[in-house]
Amino acid sequence: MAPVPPGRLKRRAEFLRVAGQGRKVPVHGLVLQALIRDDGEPARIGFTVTKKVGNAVVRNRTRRRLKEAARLLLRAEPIVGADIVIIGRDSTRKRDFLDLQDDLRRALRKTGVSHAG
RNA sequence: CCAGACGGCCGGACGGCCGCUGCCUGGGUGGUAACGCCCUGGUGGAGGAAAGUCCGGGCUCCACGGGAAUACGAUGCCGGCUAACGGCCGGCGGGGGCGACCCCAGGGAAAGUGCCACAGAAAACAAACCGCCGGCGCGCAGCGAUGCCCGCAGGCAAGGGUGAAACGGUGCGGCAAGAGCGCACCGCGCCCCUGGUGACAGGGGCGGCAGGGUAAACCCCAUCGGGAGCAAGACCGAAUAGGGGCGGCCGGUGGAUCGUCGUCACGUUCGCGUGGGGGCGGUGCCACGGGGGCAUUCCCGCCCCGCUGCCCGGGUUGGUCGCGCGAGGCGUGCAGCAAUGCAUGUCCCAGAGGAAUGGCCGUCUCGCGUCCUUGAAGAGUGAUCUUCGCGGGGGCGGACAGAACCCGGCUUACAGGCCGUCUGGCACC
RNA sequence: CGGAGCGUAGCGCAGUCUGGUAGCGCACCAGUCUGGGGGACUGGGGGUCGUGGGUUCGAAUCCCGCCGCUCCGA
Repeated sequence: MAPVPPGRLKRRAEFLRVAGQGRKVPVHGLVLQALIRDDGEPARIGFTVTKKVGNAVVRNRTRRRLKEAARLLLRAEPIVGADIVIIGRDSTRKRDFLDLQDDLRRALRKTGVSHAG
């Protein structure tokens, strides 16, 4: 069975639900919010980069690095039954990419999400 | 060579691995539906400002019979360009710079109103603080000429002083002192001539000077302006709830209402109209009864108020269109000082939607900045110290900034660099 | 996308329309009253008026361009 790619969180209500009911784990390069659904369905992921981080160019670059890190990590180690929100911060842009991936892996482990298979 | 002015342009290059998205081609597949999804191959994929959202348009919807006026807002030397503009080009006038050039909201102050603090006598129909001048009267000094003090009624506005600004400026004459009182030049106003499409410029004549500034104060004049914005707007539209129409079934009482048939009163154009009360019938509008549900029975409590079949429209989540051939880019020629226009050839060149155009790495480039190292230079007898103009090597940095319907401008931000024209200075021939 | 407003002393606000002197409260400093503190009274210091131009004799004020912040509507 091929690994199902994660879906996306898009609506404001979904973000608020994860922020209100999920766990929050800050690490060096990012802040992770996760809500365990425990239903076996594929994970859904959303990204937040606020205006405080910088102008549009900086925000775009921050979000793209987070997207790429999440894509590579979830392709290698897929997770199920969770809604995940990744929040970019000022250090996300300058963090070494391998370290950033490591940050994300550590944060996911702390939230206790379950891997597929 | 140094310093500077103006105009135009670029905004790192190449490659590897893994991805995103539009279109085309071929194959597979999902959903009740509107519509999608997956895979192979090919191909396209941010900017000069995409930014700020300050103007002008296209496009779409709304409003509107035409015109004029008023109000409000914007613009404001002249001519041209443009779809249009508050934009651009070329001129004029004023200001700045040795110069190349740069800057200017630059109509009207003899239509009216307001304001001009402080200072100053006076801040706008003029007036007179100190002052200048002669006359008259009294006094003092002197032999006298005359001078001085005080007072009175006058003449004057040159000088002093205040101010950002004081009712033309400079000079000569003139006068008791003065004054456009007279003259010359400058300024100003009016008229005429010449050149120019025009702003305006040049010349001549007349006037003795009238009219301080402020309109980015109110205002006057001229010109322009309907409003909203792609979340405009159009189409499709599952499920649930709700709305409307038609038909079938059940339905006890009262009220309400509708239809119909008598009756009474009043009015009458004798057709009838208005009002009161009554009989019959219809209606799930209201109340009660009643019915149904909460496993069943009784009591209590709570909830629901027609059931069912077919059809119709509105509309939420959502989906599709609008949405990429255009005031289009590039090249050439012609007209024009130019903005720009015309002709012709050629090209098709981003279309996302929690929002694609990327992530990571390598090589090269850089004449820029910074740091290290080596060399170098200088100081010292020396250990060593100082410096970075020059040579070699290495590390880090390398701007401003991300399309959101499209186009023309404006404004603002920007590392570094390239090209062209021109100005001033120095040196050499 | 459209609209409105704000920026003045460390803080909160006047002054802007109608241009000439920047003021009020709290806070701060000094003195007096008190044995000391608190408190009261008296006196005092402190402001590129967000920023860059322009108009004017003169700008916090009028006009234009930027910067930052807040709010409202779709």
